[in-house]
Amino acid sequence: MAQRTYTETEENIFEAAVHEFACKGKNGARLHEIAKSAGVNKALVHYYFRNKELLYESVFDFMYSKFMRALHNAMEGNQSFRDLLKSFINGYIDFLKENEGYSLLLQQELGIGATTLRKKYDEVVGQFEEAPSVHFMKKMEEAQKNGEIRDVDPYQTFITLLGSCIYIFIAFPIISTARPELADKKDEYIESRKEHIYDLIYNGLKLKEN
Amino acid sequence: MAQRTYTETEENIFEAAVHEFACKGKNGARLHEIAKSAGVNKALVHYYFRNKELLYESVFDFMYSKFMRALHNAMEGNQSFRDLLKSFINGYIDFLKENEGYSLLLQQELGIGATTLRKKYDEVVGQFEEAPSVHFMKKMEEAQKNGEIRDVDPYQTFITLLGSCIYIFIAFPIISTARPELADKKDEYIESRKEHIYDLIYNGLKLKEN
DNA sequence: GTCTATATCTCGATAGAC
DNA sequence: GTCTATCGAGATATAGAC
Repeated sequence: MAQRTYTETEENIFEAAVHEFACKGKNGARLHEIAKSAGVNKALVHYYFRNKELLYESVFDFMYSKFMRALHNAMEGNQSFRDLLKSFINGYIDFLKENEGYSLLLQQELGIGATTLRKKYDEVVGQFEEAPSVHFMKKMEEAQKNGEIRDVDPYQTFITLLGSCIYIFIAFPIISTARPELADKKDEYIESRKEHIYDLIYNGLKLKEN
Repeated sequence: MAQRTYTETEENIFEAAVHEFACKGKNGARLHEIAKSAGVNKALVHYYFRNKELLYESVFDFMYSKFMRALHNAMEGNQSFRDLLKSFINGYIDFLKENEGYSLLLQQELGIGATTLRKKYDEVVGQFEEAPSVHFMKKMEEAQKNGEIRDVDPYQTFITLLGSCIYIFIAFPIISTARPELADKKDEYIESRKEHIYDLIYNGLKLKEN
């Protein structure tokens, strides 16, 4: 359900739920807190969303669709592999910055077994003709045929790329504990990751002869 | 507390707790389930560990110490930067493979705000003269001065390295949903990440002139 | 649609027998 | 040290008035 047609109250509850589930996870989230920050009574949450499970599924579905769309948009247009790599990194990191809740939500969903993810996967991914990973791989294979880059496994590279981008969001609590000087420069530091990741990975792929 | 001196029953409870907390997270874990899989009564869990919070802290502390020791060991000896990179990747991935619970536990701890981590951080890291990240950075700076590798920020590289290694463990539920053919080749695929990560990152750092 | 009141349940924790 | 029984907090969920 990428498109929501909610009444104002419903929308308030939904937004509050996104926040609560993202901060505390599926198990830690409290319907009481969701109702409170939506400015309504607990019973209304049930009125609109029936129960906690279904509310969580709606929230997860929405965020996951939004995320897939962001990845898709980041790779739009018929770019060179080099530009695709750059705009993918920028788009992915920008999305995570603007939707910090998403990485937390996903992280926790994965941590508890990903049952909701598996349930929603086909429905969400089915909205797109081509998965982001597939598009990335095609472009990378083209660049390999062109002789622009080395013969490195495209899917492995895609995984490395995702991990390189998302890790700072997942691990920031450790990183800021280990290096307190970064704690109040979070945004800046995250921004600086874009160039670093592009530089390291593109150089890692580039043919040495060039 | 890296060293435990537990009675057999205590040990059973602790092992069951590691498993339960790793699979379901701090909030999702049930003392009832821990007692059941340890083969004892619920009350005994309280007898030995007082309450859920303290049990969780013990489990986290133990796993985190074990993890830090593994990283430390992976970087032992006076190796060249190139060998250090290789043995760090191998050591880190091997640890995660043998302790799948760890990445889940840490992932969830981070997801819920990392309060326990922050509480235990100094105590755990204080056991070592030099943090793994510091050692890595020193070696990398040496290699930069030697002219072996390019002038890339060492800490950024360290973060990219960690993310590249751990992501497959965190995201396997998505990856195996997106590519079902990998679902039953998990171990093999994880093993193949070692070489890929080393190759991509080392090439990314290497001077083009070489 | 929104509220109050309350039922129901799950789970962590304790008391006390053996 | 281990168990049975039970308490009590806190959370989800529902009934029913307005």
